[in-house]
Amino acid sequence: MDRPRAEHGDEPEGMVAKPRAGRADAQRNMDALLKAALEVFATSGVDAPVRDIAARAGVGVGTLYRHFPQRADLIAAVFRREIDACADAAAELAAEQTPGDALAQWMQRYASFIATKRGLAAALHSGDPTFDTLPEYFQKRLLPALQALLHAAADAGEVRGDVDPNDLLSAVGRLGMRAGDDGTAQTQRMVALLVDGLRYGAKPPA
Amino acid sequence: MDRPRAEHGDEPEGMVAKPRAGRADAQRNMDALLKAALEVFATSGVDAPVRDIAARAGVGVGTLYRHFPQRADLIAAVFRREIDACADAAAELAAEQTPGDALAQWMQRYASFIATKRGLAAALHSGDPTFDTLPEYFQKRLLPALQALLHAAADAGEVRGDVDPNDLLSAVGRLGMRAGDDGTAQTQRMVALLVDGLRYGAKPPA
DNA sequence: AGAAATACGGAACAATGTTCCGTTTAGCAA
DNA sequence: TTGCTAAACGGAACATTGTTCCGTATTTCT
Repeated sequence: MDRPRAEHGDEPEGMVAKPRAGRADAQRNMDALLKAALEVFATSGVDAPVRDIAARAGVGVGTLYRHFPQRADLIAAVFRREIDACADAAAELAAEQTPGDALAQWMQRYASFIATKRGLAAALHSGDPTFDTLPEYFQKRLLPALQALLHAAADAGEVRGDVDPNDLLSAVGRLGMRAGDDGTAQTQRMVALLVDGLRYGAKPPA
Repeated sequence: MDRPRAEHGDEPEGMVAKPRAGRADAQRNMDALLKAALEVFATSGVDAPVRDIAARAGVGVGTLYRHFPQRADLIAAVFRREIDACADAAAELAAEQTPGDALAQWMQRYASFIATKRGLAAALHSGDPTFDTLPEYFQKRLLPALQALLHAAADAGEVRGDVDPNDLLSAVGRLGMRAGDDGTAQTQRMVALLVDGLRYGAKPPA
């Protein structure tokens, strides 16, 4: 992986100070590309031609490839941004709801988040090595969030405690991948079924 | 469009209904293509170049396109064959197991069947209209099978009766789509969790 | 066997990801 | 401000892969 991105945050002061921070227009174009990509992906899915994204951002394809050496890098960057947003939502829910409700609601939210990402499934299963780090990122950001919710709910006795958070995260993510037309409603029902699976045996009948 | 249509489903036998072909070599090549495609897909996934499949079958790309006007048609044809096999397995299980076990085992079997289909998820989510008929076919062949199993299990009181077979079929299919390395084991656990969801509330503990 | 229809093979075409390189521009210094 | 240099830019050119076209070969029928 020859990622020429600034790996070092250290700036030796005394010597020749070179503008390693990057140029202003470069930063501007990078933001424009991410924004354009998000819009185009939402409209046409992640299979949208690179040229379309570059055009929408008002730059040439060369510029796009300067910032994202591979088409897949751009896709991954866009998704990472959104994953962060979803992870942050967990803490909010936990503060507002009972443990069980927070868990159930976050699972629904995560599933619906996935559902809006047309082509995410295809990307993940494409076999492209660039996407190999995406599930990892999903896990890194979302697993702690889910783990906290799950643990809290288990402690409250609302769900059982023998479920691996990894499994649950994967399961919800897959259920969220939309298929047909009534995708949303069906996804909700399927996730609800999974939640019932969590509740099964939580409180052993006396 | 000289595709010898054999629309009749009046073939109660398990073997693939062989379309009455005009010419012998055409039939031979068609079989060779399906066989080659199955092998190549298993090796390289459904993204394998068309030329590779044609080469392995020992024919030119023109021949391939004569039989399958679109690349997607070939993929769909290959999958249809396998779906049939999976559907047939339901009846077998029902004859050998208790209703609840038959249901649980078939769900596991279906999930693992999906897991072996590298790129199936990508194909289904590609947005290609040709694949739009695939979920339909999944449903047409597999839904009756699952419905019978589910109904029997519900009647036996082993699972609850308020679950839509469509939802369940979708859910298992998605859980089966492998992601990581330990895919198989994880999938089994996730499906098991779903089964517990089915059991939840089936027999209210006295 | 001869004719006609069918099927075949692969070159040519089109769409799209990626690279290359001459041109432009931001940031710095005198 | 003006000039310089490295960074960034744009888009044409290239590579890969799906698809079409058509001249040629093969099968089937009479």
